[in-house]
Amino acid sequence: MRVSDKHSKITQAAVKVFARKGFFNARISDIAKEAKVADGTIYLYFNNKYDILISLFEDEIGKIILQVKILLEKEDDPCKKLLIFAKHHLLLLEDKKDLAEVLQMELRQSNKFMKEYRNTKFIEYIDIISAIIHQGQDMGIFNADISPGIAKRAIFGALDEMSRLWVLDDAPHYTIEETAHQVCALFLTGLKKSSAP
Amino acid sequence: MRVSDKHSKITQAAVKVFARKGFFNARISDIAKEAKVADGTIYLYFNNKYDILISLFEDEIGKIILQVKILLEKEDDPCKKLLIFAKHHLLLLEDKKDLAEVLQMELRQSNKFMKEYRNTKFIEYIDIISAIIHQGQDMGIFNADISPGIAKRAIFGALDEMSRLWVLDDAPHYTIEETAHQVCALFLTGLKKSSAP
DNA sequence: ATCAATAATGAATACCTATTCATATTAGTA
DNA sequence: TACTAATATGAATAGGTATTCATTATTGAT
Repeated sequence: MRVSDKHSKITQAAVKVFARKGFFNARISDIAKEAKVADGTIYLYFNNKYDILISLFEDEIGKIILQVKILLEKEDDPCKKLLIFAKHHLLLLEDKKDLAEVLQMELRQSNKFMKEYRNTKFIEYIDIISAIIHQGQDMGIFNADISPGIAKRAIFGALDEMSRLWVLDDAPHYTIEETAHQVCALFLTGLKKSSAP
Repeated sequence: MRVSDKHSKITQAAVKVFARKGFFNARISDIAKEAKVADGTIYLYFNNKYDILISLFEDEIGKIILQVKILLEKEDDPCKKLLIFAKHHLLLLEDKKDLAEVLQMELRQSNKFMKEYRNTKFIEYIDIISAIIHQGQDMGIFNADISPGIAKRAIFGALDEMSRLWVLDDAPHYTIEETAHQVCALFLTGLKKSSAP
C-alpha cells in the first residue's frame, strides 16, 4: 500500500469520526479503528490530533476551491456565478455530509485556539465571492457602494447558516436548488420591491 | 449572599473562562477559581459542565430577546426594524465580548451533541427576523416571493459571520454602525443596480 | 447562646486518553 | 534466501480532570 493511501485512509476515517462525535469527543483510537490501523500508526502520518484536523481541512477545502473555480471559469455573468457558487457550497452537504459537518462545526471552533494557524485556504475560498462582486461592479451590473469585503462575509455566512440548518435538522424543509435560488435572489435583488413596478 | 447571587457569579465566571479557553479546554476548577468558590460549590448550582453552558445560554439569550423586542416595539417600518436588529446583534460584541464569543463559538458546536436540547431560545431569537419580513410583506413593501424561513436564516447567518470576523480578528476593519448599514442595504436593495436609474 | 438546617469546601476518587517506543512485520534488493 | 530499511503495532506511560462526599462553616430562629 502506498504511503499516500494510508494517509488518506486516516483522513477519511477522521472525517467520519469527527463528524459523528466532534473533535474533542473523538478518540484517536476511534479514528484508528475506523481506518483499520493501529493507534500508533496515526502518529507516523500526523504530528498530533490537531494536525489531523488541520491537514484534513487544507486538503479538502483545496479540492473544493479547485472544483468551484473550474465551474466558474465557464461563466461570465456575475449573477449566474453567484448562483453556481451557492449551489456548489450547499451541494457539499449532499455529496459529503460528514465533511460538511466537520468543516462547519469543528474547524471554525478550533481556529480560535490556534491563532498561529492563519487559515489561508478559508480566505481563498471566500475571496472567490468578493472576486465575483468586484467583477459585477466593474461591469456596472452591481451597485458600486456595496463593500465586497462585507458582502463576501455576509453571503458566505448566509450560505453557511443554511448548511447548519441541514446539519442539525434531520428533516430539511427546502431543497438545495430552491435554497440556492432564494439566497441568490435575496442578495441580488433584495427584500424591497423594486420602486418601479 | 443570596442563592441567586452565587448562581450568577458562577455563570459570569463561566462566560469568561469559556470565552478564553473554549468549553472543552475549560476546567471546572478554572471556573471555580474565577468565581471565587470551591469546585464542589458549582455542583450545588449546576448538574454538570454542560448544564453550565446551557443554563448560561438560556439566561443570556433570554435577556437579549427581551431587549431587542423592546427596541423593535417602538418602530413600525420593517426596514428600520431590520437595521435595529442588525445593530443590536452586532453591538453585543462591543458590550459583552466574552458572552458574544461563547454564544458564537461554543454553544453552537455543543448543540449538535445534545440533540435532545431543542434550543427553543435560539429559534425564538431568529423568529424575530422572520416576523419583520412577514410584516414587510403584509405591508406590501417587501417582495412576497422571498421565503421568510430562508431569509431569516440568511440574515442571521450574515450577521453572525460578521461577528465571527470580530471574534477571530483583533483588528476590525469596519465599525459596527457601518457594518449594520451595509448588511441591511445588501438585504434590502440587493447587489444589482435597480433597473430604473 | 444554642441548635438545626443550610451552604460551602476541597481533597480524594475513579476514570479517561494522547502519545511513545520497544517490538514485530513487511517490502525491497542482491 | 538472507539481509536491511521502512512500516506498522498496541501495550504501557504519563498526565490529566469531572464529580463526589465527608467534613466544616454559616445562617437564622428560639
